[in-house]
Amino acid sequence: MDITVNSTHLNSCGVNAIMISISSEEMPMKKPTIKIIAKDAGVSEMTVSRVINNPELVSEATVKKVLKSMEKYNYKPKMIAKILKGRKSKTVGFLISSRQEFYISPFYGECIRSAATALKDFSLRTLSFNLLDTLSKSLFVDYANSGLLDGMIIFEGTFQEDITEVLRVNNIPFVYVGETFQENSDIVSISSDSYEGARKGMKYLIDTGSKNICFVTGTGSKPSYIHRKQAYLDAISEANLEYQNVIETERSMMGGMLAAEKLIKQKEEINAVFCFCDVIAIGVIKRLQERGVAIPKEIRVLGFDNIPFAKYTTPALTTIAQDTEKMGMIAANSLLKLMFNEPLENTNIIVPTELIIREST
Amino acid sequence: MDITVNSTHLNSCGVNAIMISISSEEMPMKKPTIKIIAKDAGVSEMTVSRVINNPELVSEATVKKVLKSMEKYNYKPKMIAKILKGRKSKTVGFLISSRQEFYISPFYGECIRSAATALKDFSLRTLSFNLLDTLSKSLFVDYANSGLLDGMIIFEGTFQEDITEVLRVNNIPFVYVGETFQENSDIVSISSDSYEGARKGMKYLIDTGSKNICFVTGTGSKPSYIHRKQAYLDAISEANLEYQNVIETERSMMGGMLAAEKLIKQKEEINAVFCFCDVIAIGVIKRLQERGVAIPKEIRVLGFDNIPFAKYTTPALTTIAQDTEKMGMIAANSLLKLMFNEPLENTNIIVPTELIIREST
DNA sequence: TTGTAGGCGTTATCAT
DNA sequence: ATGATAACGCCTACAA
Repeated sequence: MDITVNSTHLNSCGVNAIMISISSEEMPMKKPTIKIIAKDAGVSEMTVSRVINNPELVSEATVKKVLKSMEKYNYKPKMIAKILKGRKSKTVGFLISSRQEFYISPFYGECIRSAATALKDFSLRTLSFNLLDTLSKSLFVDYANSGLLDGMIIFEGTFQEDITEVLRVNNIPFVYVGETFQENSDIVSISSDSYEGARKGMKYLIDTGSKNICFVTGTGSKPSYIHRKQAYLDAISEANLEYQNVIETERSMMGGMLAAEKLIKQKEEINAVFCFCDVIAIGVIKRLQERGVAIPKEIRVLGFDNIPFAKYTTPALTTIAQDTEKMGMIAANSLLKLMFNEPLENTNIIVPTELIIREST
Repeated sequence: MDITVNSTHLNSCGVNAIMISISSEEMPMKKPTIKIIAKDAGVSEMTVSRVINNPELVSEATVKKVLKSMEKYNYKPKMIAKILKGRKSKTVGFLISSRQEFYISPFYGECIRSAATALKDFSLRTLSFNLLDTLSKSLFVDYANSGLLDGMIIFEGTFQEDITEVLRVNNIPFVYVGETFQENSDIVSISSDSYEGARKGMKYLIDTGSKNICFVTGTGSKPSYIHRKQAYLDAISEANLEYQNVIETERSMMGGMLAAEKLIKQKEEINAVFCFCDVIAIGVIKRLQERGVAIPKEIRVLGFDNIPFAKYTTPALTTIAQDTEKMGMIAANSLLKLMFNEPLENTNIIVPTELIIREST
């Protein structure tokens, strides 16, 4: 236990007024600041700051001394003080919206992971905000306004004007993943080639003998919905098929179950079901099977996405794979260019898809 | 467009040197600070601050005036400046670790959601850090050291001494979800009753006729592994069964596939497989089916967790459900007590499980 | 190579 | 009811 005696001034009686402050290990040690370290190492705060940020400007002996003090106090600089002073946070945020059945759609999981990996090479850290939680949005806004975010990757389903406004006001570059913005070329977007992918899937179904094909899609009017539906319609028209049937449902496994109820009523005439996404397809298959429909013997089912679970359904799901890993990487690299003011050749990047034939067709 | 003319000084020729600064709407407006608002509203910065934080201390007229200026400039206070000054962030962090096949284990998704919902009632916002990303850990540490985190919920699989140390140093209360810490009662933990759950599952298998039961578990020595395995062994021993077989594998669908390879070699003698978790069970079922084993006719499969997918496998998975929603709620409420210095009756909370019988057994 | 002064944007404290 | 001042912890700019 140390006792520090601070002699102050003589009082009127000529007696020393003494202040005693006691510091011991039992006392909860206050978090060390740069000031403490500076004092302990016998240098100025600036020198400590230099040791942290530009050690090459400081003599070796001093560096060693300061490092020792930092170690001793287990000193960690406060990031927010740096940021308040105008430094970068070296952080990229992800905006996602979790669906009911998953905290994060299994589809975007891979995309997020590959983007984070690419960003890591530039020492950029990543953070996810879930926009389905209203308060999380307020957190995102606070962070953006505070300089805690150097860049943003916005995932499909989370585009909102007020959000891009916040980003613009704060000069935070962002890219959008999952849908295309052909009309709006200021926005950099990375998306799959929905139309071509869906055409590929439909061609396969038709070429292998299916004539009466249903399309089960989500509700809404995003480009991916429009493009896949158009591909479905075009394929039918070009093949001169007569049957055509679009069913809208919630984009979830449960939504697929519900859609399947409608399909069952006309199961005799249907050969195949093309689903907007694997998650819907999984629900469709399940309910169809529950109602005694053999997949693919009686009805073939085709998905879209190739989520990790797709190969574990029974029968394993035939699907049109989005190259989520590639999309994540491209998203990260595009964002990096934006952040470092490098030119971007293309603001509207379309990634090809691949038909993966498994057992459900 | 405004033009401001600053007359400065007369030069040697007696001619006015003039500086013209142009400000227009096209110029990117600097982000407003409290100082700007104060000036615009004709009050002190403190008054603006009061309007934001304690409007009841300010006269109605002034409030109105200040609000108008804030609106006019679209002013948003910088959170980090408040925090530097010692204010709370009103944020709770989640520590998770994503598995290969899902960005977030589907099991914890529900838990996270219900915790976030409970926290919302106290205006606490939530944020997730993925510890499988090494840089995300550094971000977490920075945030913790900066006062950006008022509390933490640590999910199973992410317990690390250095992390709890960071939290302790910064006086950030935390609770742990997913594993129990019976030996260490300083740590508040919420977990399922693994032993009882596994016993329930084993009893069901045995009561319904299975004699030769395998246990497929993950690698590691966490309490849940130990408890479920012990339950398996105890059940077998108490029922005087002879067959006993524990297979360790990676805790993933792929791990389940691999384990199934070993099971196939002895498929004639096995009646049932009890899996540590649904994710493994899904892989086991898939590979067994691929090898022509009928589930549950030849081999019955029992999972643990009841993840959202469990009811969508074919056959639908019989499993021991963890009440993730309840766990999330309890975790949130326990953390709230810690944060508000309220007494906590129990530091080691065990949540009961429920056997859900579907088709795989 | 090192140190001093001042400020980032906010609020606590004290004064009016 | 409102304002002046200092401080939170760090870094930029300049000076020595």
